Amino acid sequence: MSDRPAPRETYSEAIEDFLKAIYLLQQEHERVQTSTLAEALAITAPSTTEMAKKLARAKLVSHEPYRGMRLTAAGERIALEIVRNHRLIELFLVEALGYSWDEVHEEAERLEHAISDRLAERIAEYLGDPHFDPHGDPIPTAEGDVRELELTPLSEWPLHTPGVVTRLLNQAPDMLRYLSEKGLTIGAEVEIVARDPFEGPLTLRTAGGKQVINPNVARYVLLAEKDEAQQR
Amino acid sequence: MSDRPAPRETYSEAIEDFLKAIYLLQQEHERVQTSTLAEALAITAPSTTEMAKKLARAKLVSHEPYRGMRLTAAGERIALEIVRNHRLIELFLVEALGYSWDEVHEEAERLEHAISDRLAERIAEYLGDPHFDPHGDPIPTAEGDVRELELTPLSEWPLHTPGVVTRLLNQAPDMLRYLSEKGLTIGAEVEIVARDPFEGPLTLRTAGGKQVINPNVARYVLLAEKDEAQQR
DNA sequence: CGGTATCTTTAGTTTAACCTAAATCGCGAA
DNA sequence: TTCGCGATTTAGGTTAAACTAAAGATACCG
Ligand SMILES: [Mn+2]
Ligand SMILES: [Mn+2]
Ligand SMILES: [Mn+2]
Ligand SMILES: [Mn+2]
Repeated sequence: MSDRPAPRETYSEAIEDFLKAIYLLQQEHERVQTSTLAEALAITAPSTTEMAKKLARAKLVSHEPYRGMRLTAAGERIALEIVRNHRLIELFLVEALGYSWDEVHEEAERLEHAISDRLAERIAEYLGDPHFDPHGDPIPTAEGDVRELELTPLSEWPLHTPGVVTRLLNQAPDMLRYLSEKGLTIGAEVEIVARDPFEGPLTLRTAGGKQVINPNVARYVLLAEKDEAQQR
Repeated sequence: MSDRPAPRETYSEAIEDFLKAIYLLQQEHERVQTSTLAEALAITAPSTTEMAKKLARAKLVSHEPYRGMRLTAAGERIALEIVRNHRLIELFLVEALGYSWDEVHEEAERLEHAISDRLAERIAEYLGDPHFDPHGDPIPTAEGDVRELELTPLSEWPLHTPGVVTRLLNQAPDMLRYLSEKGLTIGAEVEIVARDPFEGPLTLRTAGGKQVINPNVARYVLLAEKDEAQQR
């Protein structure tokens, strides 16, 4: 009738989100600090320490008290599976169900824990084993391989040089909608026509015409050269 | 005066499964007993009593100690939403992702709690607002309306009278595979050619030829007359 | 080199959802 | 009409995941 299924994995949603958050923060910081992780998970520092100790006991994380933590190989394997699920779901919602790219994140945040390995593979198959999600984030393979591209933030892109928007690091819905309005969507071609001094605004040419944008925002927009962008 | 419905509370997976199980058992029993429900949920009777008391306090269930419980209108509304999600997901997995009907239940058991209202509606739209899931179970509308058809178990169907398989009450994967082998899938035409006495086997004619089947199993197979079955 | 601000951990609590063991209820049979 | 048995509830305990308050460590600055 409605007997609950045996959990596919032995790990709780809390643990999965914890490991995933460490994985994502490790892209930026060599060691992940308690406070950074607490902030990312919207929980308190003591809760974070407690979970870190528990996962260290389980050998999913290596935690050196007072100086942060890193995933072990076992922890990374789990994190990559959740990241894969998340990004596959985001793309599936866009491709199969007409979601727009600014609506998918929250839905994926829950579904990433609820789908079976089998469903993840069916979705991947449906999508033709994609390598990138709707925000340009790379989708790890089922075996846990990811290739992070070497991309350059729009804020540091050279003047008068056409580039292609390839990845967006800030995925808050209002940020994504704002970037859409400026013509900065994945695959869009863009060129910087002027850069003001003192952290001043950038002037861009996009398909939608001339745009002005703050370099703090441009930091989130990663570009590739036109020919590099082809081979995605 | 915009009377937008108050943002509905969100209930735990345990509560949602509890309400759903009561709903399903109410189809059979006027009042749902503690032990029946405990068995359906694979939890102990004390855990069941405790949850019943909690949901009675929340006015989702009316619980008369020692003599079972029923859903209130509020509880039924939630149960129907979960049942709708479950059945939409089952059908979606079959229609969009090539699952077979014996594989979908367990997946839906988790996903039913993880999808948003918006995703449920997108899935319904994708499927063309369907009224029945892959097992012939009716899918409640978003407003909470269900129409249960009046169907007859194969075990009680008259001899030499063609009928159409319309719903399957037992959805264990091995049962569903067994019924498939016997040619008893949704929409299949069937006729009883002999019925042995003393609860003996039924002899059937299906598209796959002559079949013999135990009446205990035939009880789960619900039939409609050929013309009734046309109107879905 | 010491003082202090900030970050981190420890200690102790809470809540949800389960459990086992024991007490209690209700109903049918004697 | 009472007895006893099965069903149900009560009592008390456990675990996971959060919290606040307080203690401890690190690092930076003068
Ligand atoms: Mn998540
Ligand atoms: Mn993404
Ligand atoms: Mn469920
Ligand atoms: Mn079903």
